[in-house]
Amino acid sequence: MAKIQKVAELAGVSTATVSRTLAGKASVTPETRARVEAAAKELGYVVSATASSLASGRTRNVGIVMPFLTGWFFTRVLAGAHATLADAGYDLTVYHLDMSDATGAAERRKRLFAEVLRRKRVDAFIAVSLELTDGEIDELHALGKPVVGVGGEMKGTRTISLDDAAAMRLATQHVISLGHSVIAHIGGAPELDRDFRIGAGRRAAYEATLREAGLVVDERLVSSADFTMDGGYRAALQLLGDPSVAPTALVCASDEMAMGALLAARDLGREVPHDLSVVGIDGHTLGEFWGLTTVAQYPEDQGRLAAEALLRELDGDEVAKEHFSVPFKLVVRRSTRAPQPQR
Amino acid sequence: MAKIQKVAELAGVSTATVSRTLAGKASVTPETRARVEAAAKELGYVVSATASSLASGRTRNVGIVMPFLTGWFFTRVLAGAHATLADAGYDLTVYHLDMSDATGAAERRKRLFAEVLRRKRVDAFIAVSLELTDGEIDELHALGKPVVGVGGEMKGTRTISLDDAAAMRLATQHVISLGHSVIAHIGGAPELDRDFRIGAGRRAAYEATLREAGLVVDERLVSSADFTMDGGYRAALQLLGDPSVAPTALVCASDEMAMGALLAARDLGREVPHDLSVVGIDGHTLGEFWGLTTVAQYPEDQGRLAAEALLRELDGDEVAKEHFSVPFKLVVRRSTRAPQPQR
DNA sequence: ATGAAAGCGCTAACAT
DNA sequence: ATGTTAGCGCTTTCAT
Repeated sequence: MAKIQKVAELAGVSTATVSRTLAGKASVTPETRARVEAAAKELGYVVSATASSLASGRTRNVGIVMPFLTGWFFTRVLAGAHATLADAGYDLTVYHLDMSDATGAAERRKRLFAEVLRRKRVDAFIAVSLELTDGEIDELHALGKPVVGVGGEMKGTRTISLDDAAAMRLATQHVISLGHSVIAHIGGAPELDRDFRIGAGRRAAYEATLREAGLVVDERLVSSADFTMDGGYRAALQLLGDPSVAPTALVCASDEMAMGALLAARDLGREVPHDLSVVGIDGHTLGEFWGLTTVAQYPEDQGRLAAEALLRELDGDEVAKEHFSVPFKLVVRRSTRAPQPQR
Repeated sequence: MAKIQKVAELAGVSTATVSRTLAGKASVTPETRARVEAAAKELGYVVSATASSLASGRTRNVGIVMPFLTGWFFTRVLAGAHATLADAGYDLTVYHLDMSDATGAAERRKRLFAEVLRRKRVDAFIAVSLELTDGEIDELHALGKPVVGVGGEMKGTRTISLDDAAAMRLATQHVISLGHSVIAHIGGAPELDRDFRIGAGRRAAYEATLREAGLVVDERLVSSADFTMDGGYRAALQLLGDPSVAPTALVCASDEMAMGALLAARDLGREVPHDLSVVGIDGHTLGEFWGLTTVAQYPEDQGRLAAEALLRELDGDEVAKEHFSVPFKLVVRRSTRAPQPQR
């Protein structure tokens, strides 16, 4: 492994000049630059990240802290952030904030803040859908490094996320505008609300939108699940099986639950969209396959935006510590249409 | 940010002793250890990863190189590796080996090997389902760091993966033992074989198993797709729609394709398992929901095993540079049963 | 524009 | 068992 000294000798300059050249600093003559680059190339020299970090105080590495390492939303945020960072020459180190109640989860969580995140391995953090205590938020900020959140707001932190209420409002208005008036809802169960109180926010928006349209909110039309397909299936079975109500439309707080609902409808002999319109939120990859109408959000873009904000802040730009609402879009497919005369 | 010197002063020892103590070295008296730990705690001292790395030559960080950052298999391998590494006090840095043909993919790929992986940010690598050229494998080994592969073999490298042939054999034998004799197959399309030639291997095993059982291999019973649900759906539509063949069982090279096939069967009015038995490979999380019989593999465990092997090698243990086949298991659910007299 | 040299904060011989 | 000290490989003033 060639070191900077070798390159300097071969190029006939000092190590300082090599350092400047490879760091892309301006104050190097084109001729010197060429010689240095040639020498570096010939020796196959690549700067040592550790030595550079120690000397400069910058690691060129970003940490991403996530409550789940799998899952549609999380993996896409990761991919988006990675793409942007990689293009900027940054690496991405993953930290799992264990929010389960598995053995040792609480201790692992404490250690993450007390030790792991403090070892100066990264220049900045991306926090994805983290439900942190005030103490933890303070610990995060006490690291003295830029932090940007994705998915859900965090006080004192720049955050980037979907406006849940607006998205749900759009989904609900869509079926209302189609002429539906008996509209059911599958939301996130509060106790299973891993995803940042998203369930509660979306449900409230559903109810508010109905009221604004002069429709009544009926408890029997509302159910909740855990954001999974399986959960959506069960909840829909309950909702659609109840003979005392007859919804013609179903608004789900996530696409995965909506897909489960699609299956439940089939199993109950209800044809979508003839007998029932279904709309979800997310823009899940599989939605196309299911012909699911949805309010799409773009988690990959959210990851990108977070990384860009971080990069700007690391470049010394002031970044507003406020919330930024990401774009979302109604994608109409085959699962929704105007209510049909029943057969 | 307290440094080691402060801790040494507070504890009344040298920095060397502080270093030894916090590194968990044996040669420290319990009393000294206690004093040092108390001092470190009081000052909120955590070693600087960069300084420690530069001085010791060890980063306590592992790199994981993956062709996809999303996807059922990949994210689980990541999660498993992360869990094991985190418990050992290691961090995990993610590198995306872009194998797509998007703009700049080829160049990004070249740079990954030429620069990114060479900056000494990690002590070792986990390579997940990587189809590398011989040159790239050499570049990887030239880094002089332990490498272990997951999913697919890599010459000269310790690898951990499913025995695709054995898994497919088991799936096929399962339906044969149930009494099926007209057995269709949806494999991975060779040109879409992102997953390490898995498609070809599994298909060959399907055919061999049929022959061993004295059954004929019929081209018309074989189709292929891209390992997705959508692809499985389309392929199954073709297979089941062809009036010249009448398979009573369908063996798929992945669970996602099998789920697509389940939907296709429904749409064609074929009841599973009465009219058609379906079995997949993977043990996908959604399989339970679909009642899908499958040969389950455990990618999270594979990630764990890879990390453990790496950790052992970093501890100086010799690790055999050979292939290790991971366990798999037939999980029988509602999608398979003996062929029924047709209605 | 370039060079000399002083660290960055820690670890690991080596010495005791 | 503990202390002394020389680096680890760079970056960055400060000179020139």
